[in-house]
Amino acid sequence: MWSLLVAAHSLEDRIEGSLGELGLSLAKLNVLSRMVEADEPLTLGEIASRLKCVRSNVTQLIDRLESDGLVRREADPSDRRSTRAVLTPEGKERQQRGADELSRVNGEFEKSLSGESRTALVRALNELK
Amino acid sequence: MWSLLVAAHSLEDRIEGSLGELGLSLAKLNVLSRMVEADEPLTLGEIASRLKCVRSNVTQLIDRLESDGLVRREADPSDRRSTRAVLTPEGKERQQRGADELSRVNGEFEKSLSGESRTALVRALNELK
DNA sequence: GAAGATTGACATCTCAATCTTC
DNA sequence: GAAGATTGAGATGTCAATCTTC
Repeated sequence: MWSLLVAAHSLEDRIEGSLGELGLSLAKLNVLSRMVEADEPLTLGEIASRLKCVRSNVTQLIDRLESDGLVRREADPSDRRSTRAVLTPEGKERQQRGADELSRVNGEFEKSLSGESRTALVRALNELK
Repeated sequence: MWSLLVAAHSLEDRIEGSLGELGLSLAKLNVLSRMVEADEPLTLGEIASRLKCVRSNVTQLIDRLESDGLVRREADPSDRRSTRAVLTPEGKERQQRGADELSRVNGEFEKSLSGESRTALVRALNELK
């Protein structure tokens, strides 16, 4: 149990460190990536449900992404209760660089495991539901 | 990589959920456990180095543990710059219950893995340094 | 009344700046 | 000046309460 928690934390530190150099965090990148995947402006509620987190969290993340100039808020014409988040050109580009960086880190991660350990790890983690 | 992060987060949720019912968190329990292990009042700096975290974090944790009545701050007679944290009787008892709960969760965790997966998991996680 | 978003308050963590004491 | 602790600010999360719109 402890091995698992320690390994995950050190992995997260590596990820946050790499993304930090791009002016991103995993939380911010996740928002941007869900938006790129959707390929259309999402409401904040839709983003929250895709991130499996709470609405107020998304409100704050979008606040910061907007300050960063990566995202813009737009009123939804069809439902005046809703706000849609729109990627700026810089937001698209930053997401791309973040995703590239993430897959680089993922590659390093897998390289640090022997092939056998890799399959054993996946199998074991899946047993944990 | 993602399997590892997801598994660790869901494990943490289970731990925090169990400890939450005792009025504890993993962060608070870790402080209490380091204090029990030391078996003497530690300075906040000593606690920080044992938790491998930053001093200001410990200051805030001790603030909350003190509000909870689990810990008391005492002046260090030999060095007036230092503050030592002292467990209250309730703090000792709460730590015991938290540690018991944690080992119960750990037991469940290991039960949910086959013996082979368990050794494979440990081996794989150790390969990650 | 319910749904979407925000706000305020709190927990956890970090860093930088500050204050006291060595 | 350096070491111990605190404070202030910011990031990431949660929850409860509120406001607007449906």
